[in-house]
Amino acid sequence: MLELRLVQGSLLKKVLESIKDLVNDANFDCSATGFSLQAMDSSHVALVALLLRSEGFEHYRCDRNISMGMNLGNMSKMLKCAGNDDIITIKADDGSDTVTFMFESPTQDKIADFEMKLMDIDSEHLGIPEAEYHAIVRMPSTEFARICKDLSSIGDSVVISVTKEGVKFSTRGDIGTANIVCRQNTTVDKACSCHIHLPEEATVIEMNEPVTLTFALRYMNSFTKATPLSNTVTISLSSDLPVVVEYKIAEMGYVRFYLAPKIEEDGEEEDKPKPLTD
Amino acid sequence: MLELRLVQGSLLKKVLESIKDLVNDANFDCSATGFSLQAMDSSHVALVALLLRSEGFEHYRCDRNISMGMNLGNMSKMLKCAGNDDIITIKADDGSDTVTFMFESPTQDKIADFEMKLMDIDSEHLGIPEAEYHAIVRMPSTEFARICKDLSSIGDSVVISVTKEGVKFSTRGDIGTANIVCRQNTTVDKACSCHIHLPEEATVIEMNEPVTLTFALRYMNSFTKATPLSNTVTISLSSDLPVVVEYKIAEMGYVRFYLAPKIEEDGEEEDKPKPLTD
DNA sequence: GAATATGGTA
DNA sequence: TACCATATTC
Repeated sequence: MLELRLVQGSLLKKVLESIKDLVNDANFDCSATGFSLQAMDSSHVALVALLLRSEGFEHYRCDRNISMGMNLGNMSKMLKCAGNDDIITIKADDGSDTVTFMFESPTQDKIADFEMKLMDIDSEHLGIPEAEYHAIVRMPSTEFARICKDLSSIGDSVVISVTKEGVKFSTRGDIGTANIVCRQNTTVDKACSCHIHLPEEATVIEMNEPVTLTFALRYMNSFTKATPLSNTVTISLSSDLPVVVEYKIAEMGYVRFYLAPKIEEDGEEEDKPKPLTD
Repeated sequence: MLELRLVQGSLLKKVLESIKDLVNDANFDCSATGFSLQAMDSSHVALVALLLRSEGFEHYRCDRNISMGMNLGNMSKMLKCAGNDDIITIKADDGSDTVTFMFESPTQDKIADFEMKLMDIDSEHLGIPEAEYHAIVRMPSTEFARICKDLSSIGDSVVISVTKEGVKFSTRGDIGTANIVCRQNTTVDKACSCHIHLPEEATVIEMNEPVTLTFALRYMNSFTKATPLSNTVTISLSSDLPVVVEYKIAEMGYVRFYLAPKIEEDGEEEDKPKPLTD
């Protein structure tokens, strides 16, 4: 028996909007710890990891560990039927091949239940080691989204370079080149007093050593679908490690996207990024 | 000679937006009583009835009963040229094969007249008997629209069940099933005082006996195009009678949509709904 | 935050 | 042509 009651249902709606374009089908894993998902994107280049900790739910009952295979497109269709203020409850009976989403309007005047068929999905659950990163950039999520969108109108790849001074996003395409530098914000104090820059709106860099890596903008732009989940995004970079783009979900967990860097080809267009798994 | 002056011209614009998708050509009937229309949709499954009473016009002159055949698409094109605050006057000379729409801007700075050719349309004017309905549901029109839209992302038909407790909208499709229950709002008093539920925002059910009927969502979604006309919608149901979905037009009349229920096929997909006329 | 208006897509 | 998604306004 599984019953997870999430008061801020819009979170789940946003989570699905953020990952459904990347992943078609995935197993949601439910345990006493929380509700989580790990899945490769359809082209096996990027990886999504979601965690919603049990503490974030108003009510969390999960009698035994269970893995529920869902088509994220269909799940998203159903969640779109929930109002943004609705309380969402996820229910599944033991051994059932369906999951039920229940939506309660804030006033309780409208109660909806949507039942969806589960699927069998075989997924390799990768253990993702906690790595030490050369550099971690935290910046406003909307700003990162804007940068990825802007750059992708010029080129296909983004070169991200981090130094103590700031982070530089560069691209190159047929029509020209572009470089966007976000300076580490050193004026947080002043910012607060003039009510323009809240700390969340600053770019903050934690750096052990400078790092420069190249990524496919196509995936970066997919990741930024998670922007509504958090005001800030964290980008963790190390040479030869997949980048981690993380959106924290308030009080509950995170959505993390992993993407392998492009190998610097001095030659030309090799459009296939390196898969995360060989 | 016909001359109807409607101060709130946006009403006529909205009326046309609400019916032009359903009906291509129709006769507008003009008499001392008012300006009305009755027409089957192009597939002869649904029926639209419009009434704008003469009292609702600032000036209403209709010397003799007249029936004017119009292409609603073209009429809508012309009405789109009226500003939302414009005063609209409909004019026709006796024996003329054209109608003129005159638009006056609130400031009288801009006066437009659009002349449209009339058409000959033979239409059977059905007498619609005033029936006693098993159940009449009144609910916020936006909520009804939302429900029809949500359900149509899951299935093609909606089963509407009314009991004293509330009204249930259900559907079933390839990806699963959905049930949305709107409880009759019994707490209108409390609601008013806490400023959340205005009476208009409550679901109210008048029921003589429980009723369960099935309808094609495609038509229901067409009907909800009339949502901008009224904050509330009234759904009148009886077994084996067409449902009536009514949007009242303030001070003037209504737009009503009639749709025959689907016959419960225990077998499979019979996509053709029963026509209202045989 | 909600509703509406507009533009793009299917 | 109709629907959806976004952008803008209240």
